[in-house]
Amino acid sequence: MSTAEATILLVDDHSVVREGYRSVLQKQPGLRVVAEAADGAEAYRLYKSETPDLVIMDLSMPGIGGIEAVRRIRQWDKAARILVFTMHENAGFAVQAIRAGARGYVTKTSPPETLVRAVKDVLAGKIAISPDIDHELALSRISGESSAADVLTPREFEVLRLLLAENTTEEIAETLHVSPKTVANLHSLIKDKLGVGSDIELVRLALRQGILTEVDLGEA
Amino acid sequence: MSTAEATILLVDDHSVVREGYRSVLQKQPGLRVVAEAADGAEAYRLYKSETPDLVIMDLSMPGIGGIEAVRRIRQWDKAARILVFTMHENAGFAVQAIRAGARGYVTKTSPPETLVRAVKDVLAGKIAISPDIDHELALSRISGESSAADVLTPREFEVLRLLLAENTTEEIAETLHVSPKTVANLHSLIKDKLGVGSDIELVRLALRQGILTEVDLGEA
DNA sequence: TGCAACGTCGTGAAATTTTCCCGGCGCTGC
DNA sequence: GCAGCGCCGGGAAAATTTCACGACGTTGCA
Repeated sequence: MSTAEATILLVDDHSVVREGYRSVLQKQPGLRVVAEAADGAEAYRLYKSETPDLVIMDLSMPGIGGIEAVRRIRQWDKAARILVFTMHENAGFAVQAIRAGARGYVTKTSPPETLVRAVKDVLAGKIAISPDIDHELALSRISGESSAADVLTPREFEVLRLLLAENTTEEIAETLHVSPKTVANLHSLIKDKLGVGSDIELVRLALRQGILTEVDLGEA
Repeated sequence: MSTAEATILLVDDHSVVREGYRSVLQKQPGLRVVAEAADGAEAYRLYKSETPDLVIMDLSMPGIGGIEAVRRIRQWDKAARILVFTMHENAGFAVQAIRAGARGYVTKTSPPETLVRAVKDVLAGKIAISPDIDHELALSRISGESSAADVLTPREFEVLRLLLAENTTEEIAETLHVSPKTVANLHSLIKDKLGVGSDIELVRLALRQGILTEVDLGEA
């Protein structure tokens, strides 16, 4: 931030979407996209080599997801500024992302101005949340319903996400670089915290809460 | 197609994503984006007023989805050329889209060149499918996902339904007047027959095949 | 008619997973 | 400093899943 231009790292697994970010951001003076990543691991690597002023990060990506990538980057650089930009209009995801260390959460349905506004806010040190998510959060606060995102720690939420994505315990263990035993323990703990007795109930609860969307069922 | 430039209608509910399409397509001579829509209904209206040479359409959108929009447009103009461009890397969606009248199906993970290639192919009258979906289709053709209703015996199917309804093994055993052991055996056999390794996969497969509908999720 | 194939039900035992309890580590807040 | 919590995993008991096997009735067909 000491230079005239703020450097930005884009993270999204859809190249045409990255093209969209680029196009919008390039119209803004003082912003420069210096790197792009297509998954969380690459994002982490590039962050370390480029140390950009800002990361714009999608959440649903192959391998380690966006939440985990946020966590890792923030672990490496506690001052990292990360703006999550995603299709999920779900308060739970927003809560998780912010808890993991993101400084902003904007949905892809937002107009370009909202993204630009959020980018500037985060660069200025503020926390940026798009209006629709603000509203979602307000609603969930009113209804007082405790969601998965509420009771689960970021790590637990990440494991839940991977479980729902049809990964085996071993695959998740490898993805997260922990022992399968830890994943099994977390799996059990998650079910306990959410008050479900079986994986079937777990999936249904996730569907109800929008953690797993039914259109997401494809990727086998 | 009689003019020098081919006119294009973009349909996607994420404005920044539309910006991405635009950016990629503008680099191609002979293509011109003449309109944008953010949902299926708007796409239908705009198609009728603009009658573009090509529609590039997302699938997951608010209101009437992409498939339905394809159907309506094709109903109004049987010669309409529609290229589906979506995040869903799922053979089922592709089949649905093509059956509805789309002339192409490209995933958003594809590089820009693939999109451009597909646009030109569809404009030239060909059917364009991105390689990853080709592969998915081939796989489903080779070791096609067994349809539950097909390979399961009536008893097995009944147990599956009860399992999906969040019953415990003991409850099902009592309902069916058999030993819990039998239910457990059937549960295992069902997973084996359907080729899934976990209950999570089982639920997802059931959702894909419509055995469990999400309206069923309401009860708490 | 006989008998092969299959669906249904169940047992027992092995293999695996789930669950619970434990300790250690590092960070945060008071 | 110390309590609390998130995170990581070992150990062992408990539960489940899976496999092998057999019994019984029905169906279909040669």
